[in-house]
Amino acid sequence: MLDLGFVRSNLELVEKKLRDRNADPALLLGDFRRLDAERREKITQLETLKGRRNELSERVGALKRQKEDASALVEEVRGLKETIDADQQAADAIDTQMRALLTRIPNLCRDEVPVGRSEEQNVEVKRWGTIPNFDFQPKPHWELGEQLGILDLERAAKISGARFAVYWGDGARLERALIGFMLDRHTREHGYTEVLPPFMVNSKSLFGTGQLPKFAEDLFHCIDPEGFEPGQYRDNDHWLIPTAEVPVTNLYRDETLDEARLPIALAAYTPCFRSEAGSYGKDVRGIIRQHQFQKVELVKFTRPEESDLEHEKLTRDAEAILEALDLPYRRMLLCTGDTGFSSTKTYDLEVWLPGQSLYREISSCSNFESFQARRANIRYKAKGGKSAFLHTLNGSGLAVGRTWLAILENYQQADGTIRIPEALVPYMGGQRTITPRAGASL
RNA sequence: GGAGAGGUGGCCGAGUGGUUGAUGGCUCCGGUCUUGAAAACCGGCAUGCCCGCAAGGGUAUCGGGGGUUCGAAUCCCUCCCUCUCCGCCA
Repeated sequence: MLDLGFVRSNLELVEKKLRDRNADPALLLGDFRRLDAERREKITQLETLKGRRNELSERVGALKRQKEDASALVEEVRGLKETIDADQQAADAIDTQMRALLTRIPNLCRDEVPVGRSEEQNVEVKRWGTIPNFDFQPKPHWELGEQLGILDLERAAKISGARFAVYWGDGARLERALIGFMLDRHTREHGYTEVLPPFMVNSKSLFGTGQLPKFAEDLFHCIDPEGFEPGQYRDNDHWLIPTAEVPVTNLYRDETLDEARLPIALAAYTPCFRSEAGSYGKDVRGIIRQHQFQKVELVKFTRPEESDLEHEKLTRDAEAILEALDLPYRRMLLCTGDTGFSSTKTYDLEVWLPGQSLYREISSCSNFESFQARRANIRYKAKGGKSAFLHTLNGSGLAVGRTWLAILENYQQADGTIRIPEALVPYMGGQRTITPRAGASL
């Protein structure tokens, strides 16, 4: 959420930045100036009346204490009541309008973010690793996984539906090995503290990180007694998390952190649940796009002046995992049109998938600056200083399911077996190869 | 799920209708004192919004929402959360 005062005094800039994002300022901002003026006028009017009421009530109290007659004053205040009630309603209504307007405005991209309409305009910042050369036709992971008997999409469809996966044997172990490997790297070498949050959150949390109200249809939400009403955020309803970003960032919702504690760096493994509404027909083969996938997420809370540096470091921490696994990747700086709603600047890491001959997103690292902190009311305060909103950042470190399939495709051998990346061998109990599962006629 | 107790400012903790945004203590900040520190003493210390160039003023907030009243932290309704006991259960 942008600050109302900021929008008021930087309206032209906000409009320009929205156009950069392919958003329509007229649609998002409406007649902002008029709404803002009207809101302030209504509030001033209401508060003047309330001041009058408070003043008179105080005098009533004074008279009554002296056992004098106050009925004339009581009558006068009673007369104010109707006007105040009406003004209150009007002020509430217009304030709600303003809040709704502000909560639907996306964050503004930083100036160094390239202006562009779609992912076509994303800029490749760097490329790492050597694309493997195969003396045979490399296969996509869905063929490899099925032949090895470690990936079972058919039974997943039976027990849960499309876009789910069952992992068997070494497939399941590889997923678990990746989770352990990533968490160990981040906690032991990159300075993150591990957290294991709930996999369900309430709507207040989803508002805090920006998924609600705009992206409700992308989420799974549980059947609670009361449904979801945009604009009303409760602390007792339940939604499956689409990413650990939500529970972890909201850990500090409505808190003021001591500046000395910053930056705070947290790493969390969770499954992630996404409805994938609107992606029908997209990525239907394999496990690229699933309703449930596992992810290790990195989240940081920083002072405003250091968020930029921490963003670079966090992105490097994610890259370090790809490098440790020797998976070729490239780093993309997303253009304005492809940058997420809450982000000011996002790097995507894309891993090379030889089975499909393309780079595919495996991590997304964003700096939200104070956008989420303002929505979630997360502040920091220096000793003796004033409290202010801190900056939040996060990135995948990495998407486990996509790392799993990247390993299958990059480490496949002519006979269809999979070599285990060196760094992962200890996590696989010393095992160096994935061979067809014994008795795996599925 | 049943019964009971409770939710007050960074923390502890007073406060059952009238200058209570809220006594007091602690923490923290500034100052006096001191060679320095501690102690002691003095002062300061919530947030949002509105008016204002500013100084400052107003308004709202005592878990959330609603109600009663001229006036609510205090009374009523409702929801949420925490704790204790019982039941059920991984």
